Amino acid sequence: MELPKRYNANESEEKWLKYWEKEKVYLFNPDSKEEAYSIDTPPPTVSGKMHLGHSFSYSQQDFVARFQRMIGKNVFYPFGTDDNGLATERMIEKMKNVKGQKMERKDFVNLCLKTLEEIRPDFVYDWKRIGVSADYSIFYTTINEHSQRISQRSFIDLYKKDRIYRKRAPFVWCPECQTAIAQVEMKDSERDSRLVYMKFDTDVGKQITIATTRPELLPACVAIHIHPDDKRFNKLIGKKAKIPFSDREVKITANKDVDMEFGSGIVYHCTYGDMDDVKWLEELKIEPIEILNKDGILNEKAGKFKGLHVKKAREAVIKALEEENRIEKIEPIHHVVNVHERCETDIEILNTDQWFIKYLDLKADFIKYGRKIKWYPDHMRARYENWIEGLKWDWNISRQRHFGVPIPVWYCRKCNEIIVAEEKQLPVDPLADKPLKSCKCGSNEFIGEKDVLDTWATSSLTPDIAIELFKDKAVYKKLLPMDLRPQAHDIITFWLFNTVVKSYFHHQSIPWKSTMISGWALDPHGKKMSKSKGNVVDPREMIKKYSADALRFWAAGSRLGDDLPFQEKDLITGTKFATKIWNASKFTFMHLSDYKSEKPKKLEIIDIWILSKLSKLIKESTENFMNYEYSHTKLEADKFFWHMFCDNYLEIVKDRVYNVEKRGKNGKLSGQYTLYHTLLSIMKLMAPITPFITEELYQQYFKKYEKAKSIHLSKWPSFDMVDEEAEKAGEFFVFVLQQVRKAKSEQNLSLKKPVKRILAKGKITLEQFNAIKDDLKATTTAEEIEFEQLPENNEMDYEVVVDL
RNA sequence: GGGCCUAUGGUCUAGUGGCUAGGACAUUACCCUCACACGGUAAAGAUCCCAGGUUCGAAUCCUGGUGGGCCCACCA
Repeated sequence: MELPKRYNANESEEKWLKYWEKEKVYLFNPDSKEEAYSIDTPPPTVSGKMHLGHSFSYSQQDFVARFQRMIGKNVFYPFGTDDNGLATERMIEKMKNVKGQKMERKDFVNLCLKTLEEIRPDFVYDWKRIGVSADYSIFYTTINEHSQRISQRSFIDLYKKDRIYRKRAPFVWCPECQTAIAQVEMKDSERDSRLVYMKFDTDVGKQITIATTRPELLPACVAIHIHPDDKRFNKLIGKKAKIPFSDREVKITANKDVDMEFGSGIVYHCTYGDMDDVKWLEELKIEPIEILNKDGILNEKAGKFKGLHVKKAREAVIKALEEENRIEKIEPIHHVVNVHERCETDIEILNTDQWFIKYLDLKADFIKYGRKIKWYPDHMRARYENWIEGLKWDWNISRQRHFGVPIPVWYCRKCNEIIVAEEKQLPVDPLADKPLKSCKCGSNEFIGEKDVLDTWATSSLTPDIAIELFKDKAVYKKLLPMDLRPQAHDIITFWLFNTVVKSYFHHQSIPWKSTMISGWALDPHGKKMSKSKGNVVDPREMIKKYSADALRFWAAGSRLGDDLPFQEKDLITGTKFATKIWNASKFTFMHLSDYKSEKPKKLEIIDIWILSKLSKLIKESTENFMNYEYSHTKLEADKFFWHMFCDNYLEIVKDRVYNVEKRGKNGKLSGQYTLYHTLLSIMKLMAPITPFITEELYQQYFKKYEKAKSIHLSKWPSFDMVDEEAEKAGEFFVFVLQQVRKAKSEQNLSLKKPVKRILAKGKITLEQFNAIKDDLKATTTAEEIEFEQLPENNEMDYEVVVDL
């Protein structure tokens, strides 16, 4: 058989994608007797297309999935899409040019669901295209009925366990999206702003100056803080200050949190400028003065500034202060403010009704659970613990949005009692459905809860969501805890942590035995890729240009957990690998055309040499893969293939396979046996990394002899033929060969040019030398080779003289 | 400010106590050698971030510093 001259990656990759799908190569078998290996696949968010970071970390988890499959595990590798929440709402609003707030919830939700159906196949295809070997028939979306049912059931369970409560509390609020957001949904944004020095009157007559970037919160001022050690002002502690444009007086209090260096050294305490203000209110038991509405407009408590939006109010307050001569100065300031990451709007802190999961009392347990999980790499656990130790707030799970899993409760119209949905009626939409029973007070009139659940409240249940698709099967009970959670390091603090929390409450168990944490793909200068910086790379273009294998080959180049700067030229390495293995296979298959899988009576020593090296490589690669160190496997297998196999072994074996009449049948057969097993083993070692080219070559030749219908269902290689003596002979061989090549290169001669005479000295026996002599003569194109055995105590291992 | 990680030829990296510090990309020279010129052979290129320390011996371990990354906190 002969391979085409060139490998067409695009054509080939598309072909095998179809084949894998048609042949159900990655199908999980729930009835299998084999040990299962379950993966809690991260569901990517449909609101954004696959970016390079995705292809990086999903490739890395796929290496592991493919390896586990090849060592015989029944791999449970589901695929889901995360498509509820604010991000999706914004995408749909943009796509369809609508405003969710202005529509009936039902209509907007239906529009979202319908649109998602349209875009989902294309979206998922990107993951298939990079070769993610998930079983796409084990599919969920975080908004489908199945997920909603599980998410609402989780809510009910926690409610019954007294872990959920509803409370009016100050919380981070986005006035643009008009919803509470979590701390993790905020990001920093740099702003040029003004630091306004305002003069307040005090009851001791003299004025004090307060510096602020938020003068518009003046009507919400509830106290003035001074550091007790601040000699300039501490005499004023206990006195009162008058709020301009009002009759109110506030206390001047001592507060050690005040930074004496900042501004004037005096802080005005508002409702609520930041989380410190919230803390101080609680500590000092001061009543808040809430001047902001949910849309960021000042209300009647703001007095004459009522009806203005914060930005306008800021100008108005400054102007009014100027008119009363209350501005000492205004300094430009460049500072960092918190904005909502989705819309870049400055966040506010508002007092609203929210649902919380109470868990601050369980920090120690969560840390304990974290230590039961095996972390790869281990140091990532520190981030998890660091986060837990710093937790200050319970988990706010309610969002004032439309498109999410509804919070399954109603309020009795008469007695205000909270009625929670029953499990058998899930999923439920309290705005459309009714409770199954009447209220204790006898009333049958209810108000449905409008809020929906935070998207993390659902995605923290991915193990349950995936596994419950097999609820009726015997395997169901064996899948928890799952074997692996693969994900990137940026979401340890929420997705990973939240999943542990849910598993703790619902199963009293860790969700998975291990977690592998991927790093990030960075831009060529080691910076984070982001749309705003304009340094994002589209993986689809890279695949088109270089192939998915090349992208994966690159992704395998970083150690697990390490970030990797992306340089387009690095993808060339992967395409070169494909070309090389294509050509090496072409040669090998050509010489295996008359090979019938028989084993020779006696293997040539050089063949034993490479098979011994191969045995060691396989052993190491297996161990590395067991520890999720795929990058070592890739590195070592690639090096072995290129340098050991191609540069040296193929050159050595040529004489025997080309010239049977001269070298004898056994010599050829020994070579064929070695070629077959070495190349097949290399293919298999690389199959998890570059699944397409290895499948192509497996199908072209090896499939005829190996039983598996795909290389990805074939057995992981095993070879146990370590022979140190043969390795010594092989190393001697390679050294002589290198010396001859060097000599020719220095004389600018072709490698084909015959060599008159070689004198080779080494620490091998004459018998060993004689066993490699014919191969050595042919490979070096020497007319004559003399050998001299060096004593063991000789300083040099080898000495070679080449006469050209 | 706190936590974690990281620093190796121009670039990306391998290497956790002893090797002439390995490889890839890029560079230079030569070679159309019967799998491959999308190739081969060879060459050049690294005071292993800096300063101390431990050790017979440090790229590797410890301390401090500097640079980079991520997460968290702060940002009146």
